Amino acid sequence: MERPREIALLDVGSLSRRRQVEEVDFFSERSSRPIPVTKTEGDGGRDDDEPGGVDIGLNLSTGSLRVHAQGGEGSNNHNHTLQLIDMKHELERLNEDNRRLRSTLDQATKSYSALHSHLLLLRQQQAHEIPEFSQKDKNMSTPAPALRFIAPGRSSVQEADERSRSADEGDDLSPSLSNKSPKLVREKSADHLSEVPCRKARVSVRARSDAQMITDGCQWRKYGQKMAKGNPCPRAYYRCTMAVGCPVRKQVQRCAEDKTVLITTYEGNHNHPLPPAAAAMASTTSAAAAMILSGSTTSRDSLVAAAANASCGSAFLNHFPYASTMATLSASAPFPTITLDLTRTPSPYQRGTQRPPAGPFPVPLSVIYPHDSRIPGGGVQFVGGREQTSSVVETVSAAITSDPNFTAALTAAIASVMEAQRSGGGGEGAAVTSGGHPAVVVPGSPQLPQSCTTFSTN
DNA sequence: CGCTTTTGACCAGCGC
DNA sequence: GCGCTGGTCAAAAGCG
Repeated sequence: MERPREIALLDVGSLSRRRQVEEVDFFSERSSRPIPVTKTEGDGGRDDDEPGGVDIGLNLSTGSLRVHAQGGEGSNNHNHTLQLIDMKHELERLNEDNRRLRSTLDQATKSYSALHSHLLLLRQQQAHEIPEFSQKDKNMSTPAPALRFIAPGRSSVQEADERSRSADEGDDLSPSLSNKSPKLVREKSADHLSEVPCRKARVSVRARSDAQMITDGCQWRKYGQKMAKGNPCPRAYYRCTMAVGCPVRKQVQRCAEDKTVLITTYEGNHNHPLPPAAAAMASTTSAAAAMILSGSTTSRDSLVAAAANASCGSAFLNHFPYASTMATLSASAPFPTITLDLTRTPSPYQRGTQRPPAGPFPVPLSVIYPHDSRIPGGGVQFVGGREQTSSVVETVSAAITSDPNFTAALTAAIASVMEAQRSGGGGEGAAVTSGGHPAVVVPGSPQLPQSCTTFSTN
């Protein structure tokens, strides 16, 4: 059976269990048979003959153990004693390794808890602040739905609440305007734009994909296609068709430098309920746009300063150790654009001695301010803060649940982090499934069941 | 037949 | 004012 494109997701809890199993194997068997590194408790059902079917890359230093465990009948007591001592040392080393992993897990869990509670707090605050918003601000401030992927236990009351809220927010756009002619709609939106310069933000997602466009859970209708300057690939324009008068649009274009990279740019907020995957992506664009716009109400400099401050003051940037200087600056775009780059397989920590800090996702995140040479790095700033972290988590959640191509990109990134963490402790070996995809170890956070989950990529 | 996609035309913004 | 470019419209064509 060919299963070439599967990515195994394991949690650290089962990882620890696996290590315990290995230790038991070692003491109980005492045979010359190599210790089954890739055999996993709960691995039943997988008929993998190929090595590393679910290998998460936790290669233990078992070679020496095998040698010592091969004591034949002719071994004397002295050798046995030496072997036992060596084994004891090895066991201590493994236990230390285990403790380190547990500590990492604890750190990740704490980080998750803090983020989740902060998100809930923010949602509460937003719920109170919504009536105070002006009409135009309201248009850009969709409250972020709960992390559906992360918090599967959320109540239906919450969900209904969110739906009614998101429907209410579209009131100023859809029912009133949808009865008018398209021309009027256009004029109205144009007026709106001219009235509030720089009040429109975009969220761009870069991901490797062979598909024509990424599946983000929404229904889109193509309404135009243009050749953009400096790019041989045409740019396609889509609008959301899940509800009449939904203002959300997106542009899809392949990267000129790397045609495997698909650049999807979202604009606007949905005025209708969304399926979970789409809601996650939509809330990301809303949150990102709101973040940018809230900063731009004063000045770009202050936003940049705030962003830089947030980056330094929190562990956020530590969570994004591969934040790159990537920026395809759109010189003609009058809007600030926040870019999520899911295409980059991080390199600085991957093979080096430097270990990346523990964190949820290594997604480079940047905000692009066109026409602003005052900003170092060509107008690119990395944005930090827990709010943004939750947005990224939502984006990644959406990607995982909706588009397998996203999964591949994300998988590579997460796998490298885990590999780097392991290599920091002396471990070595890539975690690659039979299909050549890296296996991803997701910290045993509350969002995932303590079991092995497999996502398929196409 | 209704919906979607294609594609040329149109419009607005911007720089020269 | 003119040309360039990005964005959108809308008629025609395609499709199930």
